[in-house]
Amino acid sequence: MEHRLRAILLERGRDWIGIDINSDWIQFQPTRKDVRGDLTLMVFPFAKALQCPPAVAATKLGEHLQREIDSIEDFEVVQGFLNLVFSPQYWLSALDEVCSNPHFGFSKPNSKPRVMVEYASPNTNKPLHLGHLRNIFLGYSVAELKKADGYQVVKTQVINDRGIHICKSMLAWQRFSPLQPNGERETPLNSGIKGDKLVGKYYVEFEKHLQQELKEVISRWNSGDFSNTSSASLAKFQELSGAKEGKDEKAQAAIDDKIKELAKSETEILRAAQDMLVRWEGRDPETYLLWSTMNGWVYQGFDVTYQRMGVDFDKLYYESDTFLLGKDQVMDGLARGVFFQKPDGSVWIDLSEDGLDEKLVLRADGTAVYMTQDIGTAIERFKDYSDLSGIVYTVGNEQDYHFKVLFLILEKLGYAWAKNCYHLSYGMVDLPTGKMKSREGTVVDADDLMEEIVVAATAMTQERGQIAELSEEERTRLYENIGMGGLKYYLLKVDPKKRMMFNPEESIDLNGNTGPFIQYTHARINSLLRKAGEFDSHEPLIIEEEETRLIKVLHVFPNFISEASQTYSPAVLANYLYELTKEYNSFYQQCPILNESNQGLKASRILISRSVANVLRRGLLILGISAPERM
RNA sequence: GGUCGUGUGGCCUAAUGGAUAAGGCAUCGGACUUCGGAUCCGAGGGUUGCAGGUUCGAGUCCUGUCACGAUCGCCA
Repeated sequence: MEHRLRAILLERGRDWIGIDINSDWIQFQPTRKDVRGDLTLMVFPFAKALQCPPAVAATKLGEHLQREIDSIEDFEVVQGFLNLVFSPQYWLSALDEVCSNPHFGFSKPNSKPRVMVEYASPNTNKPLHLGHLRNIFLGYSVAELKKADGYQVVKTQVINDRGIHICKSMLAWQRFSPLQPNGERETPLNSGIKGDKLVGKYYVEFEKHLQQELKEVISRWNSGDFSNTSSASLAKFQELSGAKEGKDEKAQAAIDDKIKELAKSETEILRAAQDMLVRWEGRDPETYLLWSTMNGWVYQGFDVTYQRMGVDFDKLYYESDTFLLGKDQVMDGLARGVFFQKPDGSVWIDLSEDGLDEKLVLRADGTAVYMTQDIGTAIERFKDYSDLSGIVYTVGNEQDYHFKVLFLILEKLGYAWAKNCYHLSYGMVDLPTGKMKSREGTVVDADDLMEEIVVAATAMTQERGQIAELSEEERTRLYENIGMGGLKYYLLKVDPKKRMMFNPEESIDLNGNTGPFIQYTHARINSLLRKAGEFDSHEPLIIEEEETRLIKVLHVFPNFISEASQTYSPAVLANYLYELTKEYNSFYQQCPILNESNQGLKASRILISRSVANVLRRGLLILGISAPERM
């Protein structure tokens, strides 16, 4: 309708008001609920151009539009706003459009280019936590949004499976895991511990031992014992402790931290881990076997978590495969003058013209840094998928700078697709008790949280749900759907880029703006539709004001899908679904549906109910939330 | 210090530069002998951090300022 109005205004403008209409002037918005009308045209720009009061311009435009377009039944002018009133016929045809198309709101599948969505970049020595949940639900949902919007989507995950941190877990496991009578060490199988948790446990174990040894080294140094200390460290220590003289407490503490860093390099356990990394990079068979075995445990653990989360991936990338990529690109870029080399051999890019600093892209010893790898991986992906048009990276906002630089570098290397790469940056999830810190044990574990929330949903559903007809298995699935629905909705309803507070009590709450609230409404409509059976009226449909209000909300579903997709924001969709739910509940409360005696009205109310249920179900699915038929 | 992000009732969240800033939680008061009360209706609660500017019109854009956070590694 807006398109049509716009076209007519542009075409007939000169005839109607004497001057050509600039398309920028034409701004529509839905009419406020408290005034009469369906669509509002802002007339301030017209009034300005015509040098007349807004109301005069509005009246003139309104009269012409009403004469020209049948669907416009009436119009009202309030200040600078022209409120157009559409005819019932218009809304009836809108209703028909909504319910006759099972894919209403979605674009034609695969009608748009292929995009890759990366989410979840887990570390193999840390179990997934609350932060990952936001990341993964967000990425999954954006992928689904893009699909609904007609894109072809590849969901991918990068696994950080190499580096010194992995060696720490491996080493600690070798040294500290209890030896079984049969000579085995602790495994997920013989201990019953989930694989990722087991490996994570040894990572923590390593840190404990490291801290212990650190204390010993420092106290030795303080007592003047420098055996087993390199001369470089000794000199540095003497310099640092000398610098403490006469400083205030804060400065002394800062120096103590530096001493701690220094002492780390003198611990046996960290050296052993570093040795192990060297052996791994040299493909030492024993180390490699241990590495792949322990990573295997982690993946099995992750799979369990991902399954419960209800997410999946089309393609996996492992850093152990990709960490060498990118060097060729850097050398190539160096030859082409995109990068420059410092005397020590390290390679940099100068981004000062773009308001950024110089950034290292290759170490002096020729090894890759994070950036090198990301350059290589991006290019590799476009080779893997020849029709790929862009990549969405779901990564926390602490890496805003990194991605800004990455995209800039790719652009300077001459890749046109760089402008289609998007960093889906999201804010940190805080706890009421403060920041999550793994060292202080204040991390909320993903598995624990999901379990807790499903338990809460179970209790609530057993108390209030209508589940008598469900089998035990169906009930279990239902509790899961409600709990996970609540959790996902809670994390997705806020603007991704906003930092958010995770309030455990609130997240379990099922009233107000929550997932279960929407699920409940959906289930209730389904109950209604079951009772309606195959009701089929031959009377013409009738709609009144209450119906029209709902049709209006239903009718804009496509706009929200497209806006949410373009802004990479599931929150936009979540808020729309909530709005629709509230509107329907209000309608439900005040209008009889099955008990309505007027057959035409009854028929339209049933149709509307069915359409609302459909939109809710398909919308929730994009958020990764399933909509139960009963609950 | 530089750069980026965020400041909206007690708490949390919303608002393509448009009308009287919209909801949720919490608080208080109401509504089924009718389709599922995990519902609905109502009340109180705000000069959108602060100060300027642009505009017919600013929570939104610009400048300054304050607060909080992130980032500024040959870590990933």
